[in-house]
Amino acid sequence: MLSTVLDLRVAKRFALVDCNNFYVSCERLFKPALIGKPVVVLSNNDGCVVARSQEVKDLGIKMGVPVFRIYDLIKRHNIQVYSSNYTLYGDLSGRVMSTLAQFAPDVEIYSIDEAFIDLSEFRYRDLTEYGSEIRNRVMQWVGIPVSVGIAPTKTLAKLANRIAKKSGSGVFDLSIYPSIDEILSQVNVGDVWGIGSKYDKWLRDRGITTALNLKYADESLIRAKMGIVGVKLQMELKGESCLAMELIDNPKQGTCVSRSFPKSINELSALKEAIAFFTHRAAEKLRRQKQAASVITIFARTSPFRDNFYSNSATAELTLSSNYTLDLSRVASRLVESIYREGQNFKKAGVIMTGLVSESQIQGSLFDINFDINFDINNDEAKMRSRNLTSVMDTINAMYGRDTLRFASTGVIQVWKTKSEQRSPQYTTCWGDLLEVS
DNA sequence: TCTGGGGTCCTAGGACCC
DNA sequence: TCTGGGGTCCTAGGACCC
Repeated sequence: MLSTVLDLRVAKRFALVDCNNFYVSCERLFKPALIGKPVVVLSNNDGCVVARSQEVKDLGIKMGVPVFRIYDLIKRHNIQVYSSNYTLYGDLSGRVMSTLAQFAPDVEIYSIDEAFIDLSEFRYRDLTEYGSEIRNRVMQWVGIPVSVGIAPTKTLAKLANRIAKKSGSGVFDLSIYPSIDEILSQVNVGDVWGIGSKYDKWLRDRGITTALNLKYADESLIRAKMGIVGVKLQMELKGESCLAMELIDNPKQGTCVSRSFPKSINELSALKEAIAFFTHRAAEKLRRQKQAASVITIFARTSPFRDNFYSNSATAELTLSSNYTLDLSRVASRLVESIYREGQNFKKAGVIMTGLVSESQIQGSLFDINFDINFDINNDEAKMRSRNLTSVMDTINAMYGRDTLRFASTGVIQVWKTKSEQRSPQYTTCWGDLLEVS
């Protein structure tokens, strides 16, 4: 019994499976001519680089650089440029994840291109070999290259994955490596999972420059600055697992829809249209997640890269939680005037829905209408109509494509609409974009 | 000229209550 | 008016992630 308890405590094994250059790999899958060529994928709005092929990384182009700064490099090296195509990436991600699910019962989908797998029960096997099997099968079934890092904690599995990416085999098991400290001494502290730019600077200023330094740094110092998160991080580096697998698909705490505008907006009417559109999208998301919101926040700001930065937000609470576009827009549009300032060049805006509840828990739902003592026929009929209209719109939009039907308040000219000039077709999810084989 | 979007968690401090 | 400790809840802000 005691040994079982000890086993549970010490003998964890986590694998972190990470897709290599995921968005680029997705583009290459349907355009093999891109293999071996330098490729980048841009953010929404075609603003920044969010994915790079190895060839591009080798050119020294950093993650997140604004594309206008590398125009000359793009030309000189004939870099292939793509707008991001999240529909395609989301679909391929799903295929990767369901392939992983065949290797262990517990898979935590951490992001669109990463998953943790609990391999503790396989710890007496050769996990390097098991990792290779995972890698090969994902490649064979989905066509996406992945790397596998294995270690006794999630934080170390992240590091193991970085090493796996650099190694030829694409798999690295840190738990059998003779000297973990030797590896940690070669990792910059800022490359540790959980250390961002602010903590990186703070730690460096105190002589803590490597993962090894952090592992053995004074706990009270770390706790004072980083709180419990920092202490757990140190323990994870020491091989003691503090971050468990998160398997339950937790309902979202909030849902946000925001965009930067290709050209700044200064008219109230345009800002209203943009907010109406974001609210429309957010309501769609909520309905898809089977959730409803009770609090709406809207925000707008000017460019943080210009002088006289202006940013404002406003929040309102709904009397009843809702996920219907009309209910939510009414509240959102009322808020716009309170954050608008004449003469400001708004560069970004958005809506945030919080206070989310499950759709089934909405109080005073449709079914209560008949039992409501204060039954107000006009009001409730209007609500009914709004609800019926929404579900008809959802159905039609699902059949004929997004925004076939939308509310006029979301704008006709849509000056705020984002750019996406180099988007690849939706090969896997749209009949019209299916690849033809001749 | 041109700089992403969508999330999470933790903490400190204030409001409020008994 | 002065005088208290202790608890909860909420919010804003700061950090992080991909």
